[in-house]
This record gives sequence, structure tokens and C-alpha cells, in this order.
Amino acid sequence: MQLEKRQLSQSEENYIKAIYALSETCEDTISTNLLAERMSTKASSVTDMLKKLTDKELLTYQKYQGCGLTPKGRAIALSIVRKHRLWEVFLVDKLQFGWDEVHEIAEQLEHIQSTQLTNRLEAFLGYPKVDPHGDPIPNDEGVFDTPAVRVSLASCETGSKGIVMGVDDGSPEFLQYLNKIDLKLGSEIEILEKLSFDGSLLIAMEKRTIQFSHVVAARIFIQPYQS
Amino acid sequence: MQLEKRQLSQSEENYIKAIYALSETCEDTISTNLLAERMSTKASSVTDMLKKLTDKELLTYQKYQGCGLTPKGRAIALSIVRKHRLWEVFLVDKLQFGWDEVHEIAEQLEHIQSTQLTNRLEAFLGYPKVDPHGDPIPNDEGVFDTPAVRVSLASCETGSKGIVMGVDDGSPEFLQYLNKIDLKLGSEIEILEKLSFDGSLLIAMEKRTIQFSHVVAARIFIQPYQS
DNA sequence: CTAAAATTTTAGACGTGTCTAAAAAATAGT
DNA sequence: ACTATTTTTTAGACACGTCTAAAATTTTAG
Repeated sequence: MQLEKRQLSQSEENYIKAIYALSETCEDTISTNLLAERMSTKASSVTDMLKKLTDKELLTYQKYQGCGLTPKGRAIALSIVRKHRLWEVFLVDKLQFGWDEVHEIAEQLEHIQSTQLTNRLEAFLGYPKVDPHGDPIPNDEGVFDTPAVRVSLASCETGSKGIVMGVDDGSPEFLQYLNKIDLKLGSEIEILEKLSFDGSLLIAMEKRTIQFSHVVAARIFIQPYQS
Repeated sequence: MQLEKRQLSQSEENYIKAIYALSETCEDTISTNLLAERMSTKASSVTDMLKKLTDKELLTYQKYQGCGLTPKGRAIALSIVRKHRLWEVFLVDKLQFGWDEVHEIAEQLEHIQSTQLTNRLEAFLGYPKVDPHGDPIPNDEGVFDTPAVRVSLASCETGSKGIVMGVDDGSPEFLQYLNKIDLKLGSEIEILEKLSFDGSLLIAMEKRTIQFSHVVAARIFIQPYQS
């Protein structure tokens, strides 16, 4: 998939990225309202942008029927995601930012236009496969390395053990909470008990015991040991 | 001088930067047409922007009288210059770009908004004092280190010796020419002869002899040996 | 000193991306 | 099946940064 030279505005790129993110997590056709909420804007603005991006052949969109990315649109989304995650690695590994501080800056850096820059940055960082939150980094062709098994802590059974492979990167507050309890990528975890009345979990982590609400557990992903 | 949090658009920043650059090299009041040429835009567009930036108290401007930066405007210009040059050092020192390749990318990176990022980048790079073309990098307060003596090769007399401290960074072609003749910052240079009829110079550099036109000589800056 | 030339500003327009308010279509409830 | 409600789109507006064409001002030159 060849990316066209015709470049997009930051706004257009942000829409493409949001549509990509939503189609990964939710169903495959994205509603106007969902996108409006995600972009913190109004549905009417979304409709306008949807038309424009459809004209550019980056979206499949029919009135009242929601939208989805074309292969070309998906390729652009992946290149933005790639840049975002590589810059996050740079900020954390090289500039000593915390994983809770990098999102906002990476939101700006992801729009820098230079494939050569992206590829050299990747080499400089030693071809990282995941960003500081454990999210995978696609290669220059938009392909992810064989992703490690990653399941939500909330979906694991009592007695499961595993290694933390990823965390939700959506909120600095959540990441700061994880800092406070010293949970990192690579931490070893065991589910001691699941409390059925509120869905919370008792967790053993490096000789300490912690209680996670269901909401927290759903935002932490582990690679379970086969046992 | 405290930079206000109120952030400028990239367009506004580019105007500020261009006005700063022009007021460094030329007279202290910048004409509308000069700025229009520099920005590759029309005089009418410049007038509009001048009004806007004057309203924001970044410019002194009176109809038909040209413009100049206020202290606040100058502080913003210096912060942009600082970011531009630090990113150029990053691209050359860390990502192995050539000094002829970095300008365009730095033009984008200079608009990234994060003082913390800039300062950490500076530390990561080892507090460089000049960019890859020898241009000085101001500190976080907009102050330049005591700049080394830098005179244009064209203004030196026959017999002068010195070390190349800077080159004009305006055109990739010029920088590629310098690559070809293997002229770098730090190269030792002696003026063997100045040819009066066309202003060109015969130069000795590391055991080789090279002829520079006046135009080229005017774009190379040396620190002369006191002798 | 005044007329011609150059520069600069104003007026009105356009494309982008956003908004509000109103209309149209789809969905849900009875 | 037919309203009522929700979702989505359209219509019209605005701020931004740009443009062209015309008017105003300054500069130059005779």
C-alpha cells in the first residue's frame, strides 16, 4: 500500500486516527455521533469531514450509514500510529519522560511529515516493538510483529499468573496511579481472588497484595503463563 | 521575559520568525514587501497578519511604516529559533542526517509546543552551543552564549587564516557543494589570494587549493587566528 | 514641487474547519 | 403500523489565512 504524497491537514489526520482507533475496539462501522464524542466536536462538523475524506478515497461512507477506512485510509492511520508510538518511546527512553507525560507531546509529533525521519528514529531507538504502554508499533509497511498474547486482567480467572504486557494509555491519572503502586510493563502478577459482589480483584504483585476495581483490571493487560 | 501561555498558530509563528531573521540581518524596521517576499506570500496577506500580531502586542507596527518585534515578540522568536536549532542538532548528531537535509524537517519540529521537551532535548544533546551550520543556540531565557568571533570569508584579507565557524544554511544546494569539497565546521582555511577583477578567492584548505566566488565566500564564516 | 512610480492598505472573495438551528432519516415503543 | 425519539444531515454563519483588484499613501524623479 503506497501512501500518496498529497498530504493531509492535522485535523484530517486526527479524524483518520480516531476512526482507526474506534474500528479496532468497536464494531467495524463507526457512527457519526460516536466519532463526534471521540473528537470532542459536533456531529455536523463530523459529517462535513466525513464527506471530505470520502472524496479523498480514505473513507467508505454513506449518508446515515456510518463510515469505515479504505485500505488507503488505514495505511495513513497506521503511519500516524507508528509515528505516535515511536515518539513516545523516544520521550520515555531518551528524554526520561514518564509514561503518563508523553501522550500530549506525541499527539503533536505524530503529525511531522517525513518518512525518512520516522525510519531513522525507529533505527535510533533500536526497532522497538511496543510503546511505553505496551501498544505495538507497526513497521514502515503498516504491519505489526506477531503480537504477544494480551488479555485483560479483568477477563482472567482466579489463580491466573502472568506478566503485565500493556496498560490503557488513555488517561494520565490512571498511569500515575500505576506509578504509585509501582506497576510496570514486565511486572509479575497473580490473581488471588475475584470478589463477585463488586467485580474487584485481589492481586499479588512482587510480594505485595493489591486490590483492583473491575474498571482498573479491565485496563491492564497481561500475558498469562501457560500452566 | 515570560512567554505567555496563549499559543500562536504555525502561521503566526512563521511570521514572527521571519521578522526576527530580517531584523537581525537588515535594518531594524521591516517593510511589508520584504516580508511578503520572505514568506512567499502577497503584501495584502502580510498586512492582515501584521495587524493581528500587533493586536497581540508582539509587533510594533504603524501603517505604511513597517514593523518590528516587541520584547514579547522577540522572546517568542528566540524560542522558535532555539527549538529549530536544537532539533537540527538532534537530526544530525543522533539520526545521521546531513546538514543539507535538516532544515525542512526542523521547520516542522520547531512548532512543537512543550518547553519541557525543548529543555530535555537540549540536555540530551549535551547543551550544544551551535547548530550544524554554526548558528548559535539561545538558552531557555533567549540569551546567546558569548558568541565566537565570526567574520565572512569575503571580508577577510589576503593571507588571513582561520577556522570555519559557520555557513549560510539557506540552501541545500550550497551545503551539498560544501560537502563535495569536504568543507566542514572546524576546517582550517587560509586565503592565498583575492582576485580583484571578479572578487573570487583562492583558498588553501587542508593541503588543497580551492577557488571560491565572492558569493560563496560571503556565505562562509571563519574565526580568524590572531596573528 | 509636482507628477509618475512604487509600496502599502483596504475591500471583497474563497477554502478550511468549526458552530447553531432546523430539516430529514432511521430507530424504538406502543 | 404509526408516532415519538434519537441520530444524522443540511443550511447558514463565523474565524482564520489566503488571494485579487482597487484605493490610499509614500517615494522617486523630472
